[in-house]
Amino acid sequence: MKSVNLKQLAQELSLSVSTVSRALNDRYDISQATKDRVRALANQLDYEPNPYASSLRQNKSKTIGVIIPEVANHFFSLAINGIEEVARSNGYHVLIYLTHEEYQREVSMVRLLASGRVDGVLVSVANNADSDFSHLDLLGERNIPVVFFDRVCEGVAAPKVTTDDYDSGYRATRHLLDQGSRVIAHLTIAESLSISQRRMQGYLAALAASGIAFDPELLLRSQNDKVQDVKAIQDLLAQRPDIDGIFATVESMAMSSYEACRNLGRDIPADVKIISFSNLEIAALLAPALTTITQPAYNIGREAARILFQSIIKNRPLSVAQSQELKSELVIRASTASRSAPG
Amino acid sequence: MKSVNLKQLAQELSLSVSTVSRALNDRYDISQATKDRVRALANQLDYEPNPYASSLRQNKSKTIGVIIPEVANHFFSLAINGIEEVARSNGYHVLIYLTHEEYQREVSMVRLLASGRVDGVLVSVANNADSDFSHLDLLGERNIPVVFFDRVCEGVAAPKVTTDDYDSGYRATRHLLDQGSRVIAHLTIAESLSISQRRMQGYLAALAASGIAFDPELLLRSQNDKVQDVKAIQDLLAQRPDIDGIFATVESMAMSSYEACRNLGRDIPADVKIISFSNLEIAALLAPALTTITQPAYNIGREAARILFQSIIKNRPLSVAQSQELKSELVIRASTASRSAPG
DNA sequence: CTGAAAGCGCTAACAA
DNA sequence: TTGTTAGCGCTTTCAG
Repeated sequence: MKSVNLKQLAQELSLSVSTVSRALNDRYDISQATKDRVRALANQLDYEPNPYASSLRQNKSKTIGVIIPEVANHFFSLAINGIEEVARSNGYHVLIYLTHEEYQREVSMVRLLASGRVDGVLVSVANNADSDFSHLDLLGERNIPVVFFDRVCEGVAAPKVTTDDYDSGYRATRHLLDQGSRVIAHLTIAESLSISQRRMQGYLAALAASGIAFDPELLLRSQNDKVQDVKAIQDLLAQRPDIDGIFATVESMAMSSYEACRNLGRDIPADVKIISFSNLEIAALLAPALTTITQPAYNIGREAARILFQSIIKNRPLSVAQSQELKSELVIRASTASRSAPG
Repeated sequence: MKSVNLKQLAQELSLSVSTVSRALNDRYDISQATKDRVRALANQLDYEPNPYASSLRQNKSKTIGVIIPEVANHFFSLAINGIEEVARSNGYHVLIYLTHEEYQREVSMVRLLASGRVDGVLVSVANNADSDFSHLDLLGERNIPVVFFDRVCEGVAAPKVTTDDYDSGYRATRHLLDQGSRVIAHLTIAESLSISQRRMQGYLAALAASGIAFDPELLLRSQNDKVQDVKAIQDLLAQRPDIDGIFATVESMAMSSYEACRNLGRDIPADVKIISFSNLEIAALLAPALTTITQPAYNIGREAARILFQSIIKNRPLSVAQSQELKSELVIRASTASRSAPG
């Protein structure tokens, strides 16, 4: 059974197509009686308007696109929750695209979305982007509003929803120092990402404030591969047995650090204290419980979507000035305990 | 700058719209010279075809819909990974809908998709569905192929991708018994879900095989709320201090059990052994490491999507016979250790 | 090999 | 208050 269309409804009711259309859209110029008749039949026949016909006609899709590196990561899945919630309450649909941190995929996904398929785009960029973000300009040229969240692109003139990454980096490092760490490794993803840079600047500032010189040997970048990361961290810890603190700017590196420490027989927190950016709900159930900088992931998604919809609904261009910075939370647990480990 | 359309390309090239269309679609009846000319200009102007115009004309959307309870759950996010991968490689787009376990949302989402917005749907049903799945029949009536995964609906004639839930339930319970548990609580989500039923039947069969009578007091259903679940589990453990094993059919209940045990000062595994269905990567890093039944979540998503695309691409109806059952893996860790806890 | 023309289902002027 | 008509951008007969 093919689905019903307006023409069939019109025929059945001996009305014109446009009357039926307007009745269903609850326009003021249609009598209540007609509206009732039309809606009754539409319900009875399970009429659903063809969304592509309306999109074509009205030149809007009631759809937004979300481009993220991956979904199997608590930060992004919480953010999607927030995004989906806002989209749904606005009657919008959500197309999802996963770059798997591959720049080329990001480029082609953006191109796909520049076709009018979506009315707006939310992006958190891939970590090995070439720092060439010209693909994102295409959306601007086509007047498709874009909002960045978390992994933003400084070079593009669009609102950005981020967290207080510099402060968080500072506080995380400060916390390790307060707990007695002196040689603190910094584990990160692509240094090209502005959030990585800010977290690192916070780290550097906290070190400087304590009169500790920065040692570039203590820097380690994720390879986007669990096994390699564990190996790299082990190598680092073996080469530099004086390391007594680890600041991971991404959750996966903290988990890899746990494994590396276990493999090497290093005790957390006695030998090495660990703090990490993380949205793991069960950080408290780890052995030992992980001290985290927790980003308000759900709210980040929600705010980014809200800003986007302000533009979509009021048809107003977005400006960088609408950017928001939310606060992350430092949650202290056993992995950074100074003496005996509680919890 | 508005985006370019076929007409503008045609004008610029002094060709007809249809020629340009056919050139871009690489049809055999267009000369290579023309194709080259057309493609050069299209590239230069960043031409992207309006997807809604093609969808309307061809009556296909190059889009699939995915309806799941939530995304902040490792099982579902891995499944989405698999789905997205298959969709992308087929040139398809993925619309995502989260029910948050609410039946009414599921109903309205299915209705939305019955409009021709998608060429196929993948569903994992909400846990508090009324066992009334008539909303899903609408898709069948509209000839929109559906494949269920994991949380399937037995009543609907569509392929289903599941795991060996009965066996897994049996093995999980058997494992607890082997490790010395005798009074095993069974924590689950909605009993109306067929996967819950199968897991439970496995549990019952394993008990029976050991000559242990089933005690309905040991059954606990999740309230979809962390705080309430922890409370309920604590109450259960307090009321039945003889409980020495917990079989959680969902990850969240295992995490709640960890908290409940910690709150009550019960040692895992000395006092209570815990096993759970779970896709947590870091199960091994918990305190104690969690013994799991791990479902091949990525493959479930991939297989479900593959089956769906078989139907979409060949335009062939799906049959229940295309259902697949994949195997889950029992990963033994410290939470079910019989004496002193390793790892 | 290319062009003209119809039409997918819907909405929005404009008429009546 | 309702009907007529044109057209969104594309694909696809059918002619040439």
